[in-house]
Amino acid sequence: MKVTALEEYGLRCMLLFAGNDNRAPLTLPKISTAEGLSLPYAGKLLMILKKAGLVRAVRGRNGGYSLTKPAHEITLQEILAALGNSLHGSHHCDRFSVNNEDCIHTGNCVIGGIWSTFDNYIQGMLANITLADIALGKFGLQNNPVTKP
Amino acid sequence: MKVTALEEYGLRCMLLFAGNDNRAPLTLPKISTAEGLSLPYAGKLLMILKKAGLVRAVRGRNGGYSLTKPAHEITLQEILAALGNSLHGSHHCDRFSVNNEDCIHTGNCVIGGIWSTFDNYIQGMLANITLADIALGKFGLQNNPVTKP
DNA sequence: ATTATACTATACTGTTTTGTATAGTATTAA
DNA sequence: TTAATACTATACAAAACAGTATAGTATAAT
Repeated sequence: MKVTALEEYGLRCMLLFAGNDNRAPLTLPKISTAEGLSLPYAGKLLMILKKAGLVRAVRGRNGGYSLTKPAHEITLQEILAALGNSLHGSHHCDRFSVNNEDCIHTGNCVIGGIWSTFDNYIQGMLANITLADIALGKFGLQNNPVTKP
Repeated sequence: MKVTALEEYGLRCMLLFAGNDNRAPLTLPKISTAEGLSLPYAGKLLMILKKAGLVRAVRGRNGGYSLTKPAHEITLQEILAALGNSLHGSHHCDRFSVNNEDCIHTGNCVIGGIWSTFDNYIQGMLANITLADIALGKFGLQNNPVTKP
């Protein structure tokens, strides 16, 4: 299981905004130096976040990027969904068919069940953590709630 | 967030064993046709599982692979740990330093906190699901146990 | 109007991941 | 002992991902 680069750096950029609430928009040069990213790469990230509706861009002098809603209304789920695919989606069987047209496990696939359960579990957690929570370090977890029916 | 190919196909192979408890060892040709994998690729997967101690190999005629312990004693956590890295480990900061020597967020990195919490959360879930559970579809989850201290 | 500043788009390169090809080595039934 | 069967190892090719380079377009202060 891997965190992709877009998810990592995209989340870092979002956190930059969380610490910048209600101030002047952040420019691409500022973002790129703050996060150690090249300017075009920062541009690519912010473009993704913009297309997802998490960020708004103002062009020209005195322009820059800012959040479209307050940090405490943005969930980690929204952010990660914008930056990459979920662990188990409709594309899953296409990815893992080893160059065949169809996955070999048509019909009752037990693998799909476990990933899907796993993914729901994770999404539930992500939906309950906001960008503001992360910026303030205000999140935690209880013990393993796995049940065996 | 992505499931890697090794994780997906490796888990599929392990499930093949779970449905084969106490019978003759599974040969590489059988595994490769059952899962639609090329023979050398199946070999690579089983080699990884063998090095992790999850599977034992017997060479020569009548040989093949079998589990080193019963399916109900093997957790999903062990299996995925053998097949890939965890979501947040010691290598995390190295991966995301954008070709610089050090990550730009030295010291109090709030990103590390969220991934680490997230990873612990996931590991806890994985440790409570066994290969036998998966094979029988016997697993589930409760509602989101996120706390905000 | 001009110019500096800022966002936008596309093409390109290197690295990692995926998966294959090929050539071995070991064991056992006959 | 021979041959069939099975595991093991290394090198290679293709695709996806990560990150850079370059060339624009838009806005507003002067």
